[in-house]
Amino acid sequence: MTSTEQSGGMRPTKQRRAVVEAMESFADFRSAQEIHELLGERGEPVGLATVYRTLQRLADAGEVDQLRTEDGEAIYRRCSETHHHHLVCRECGATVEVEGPAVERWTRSIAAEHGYGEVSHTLEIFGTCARCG
Amino acid sequence: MTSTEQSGGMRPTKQRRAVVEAMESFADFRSAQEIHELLGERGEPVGLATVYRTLQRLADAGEVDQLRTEDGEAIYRRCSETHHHHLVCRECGATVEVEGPAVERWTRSIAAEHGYGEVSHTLEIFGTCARCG
DNA sequence: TTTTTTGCAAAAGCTTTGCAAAAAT
DNA sequence: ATTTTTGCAAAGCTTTTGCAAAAAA
Repeated sequence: MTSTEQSGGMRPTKQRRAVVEAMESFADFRSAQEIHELLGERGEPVGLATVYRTLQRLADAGEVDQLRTEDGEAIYRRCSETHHHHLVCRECGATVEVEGPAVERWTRSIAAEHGYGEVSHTLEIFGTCARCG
Repeated sequence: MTSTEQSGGMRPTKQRRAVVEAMESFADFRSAQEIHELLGERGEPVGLATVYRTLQRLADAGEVDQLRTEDGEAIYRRCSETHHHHLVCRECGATVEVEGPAVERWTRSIAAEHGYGEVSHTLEIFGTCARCG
């Protein structure tokens, strides 16, 4: 199992490989448009619509994390192996991954308490990092 | 201090009052367009642009909570007094407010651990409520 | 050959902005 | 008289979609 492997019914096209490889070339969150631009600079241009379609499928397949910025733009990042949350610097965007087993447990019990099932959650922490603060 | 009071340099216009009052007529999150429509039905039509501008200012002033749906749409709700989180039904949108002092403490300590200051966070829990599940 | 994917351009949807008229100070 | 706010229509943006050509199975 290589890291560029894809799941399900996706045909391994040049474009899809390019997007997946691009996703592995950075560790923070990028917008679809930024990724599209990056691909162009790399000399592997992929149509913007294709970038959107590919990222959406990768997100559905759980192969990339998808977030929304405060102004509603979708941003994507390759997944790490375990479920975790993000500590993001408001100024420079520096991201730290944090795990929170306690939070996982808490959300599940709160949900159960109110009769909710199939629980998922999103938790993002914002702050000013040491360099920017 | 009445509940329709406004802060800072906002002039108390008919439209602004209408938006603030509309916000107090429901307890869940609504989009700007829904609020605009609601105002029309109430017989107090307010221009869509004005609704957007007003909601933005109220959000900046901390008088309403602003969230993003999964597809990037901004939704608004009047603030309750205390900081809390939301347990939202994926199917019908039913919302329960939950408090989590433990979470507050945890996020602050995680952030401090990484040298981040001025911490804020967002936590939303999604699930299927008893009626929909 | 049949099915999926691409790329382009057009459309969609939410949100913002320019500007002159109206309202508040 | 000044300054802010409104409403409309016109952009602006990100994202989605239709469709014919290209690629994969």
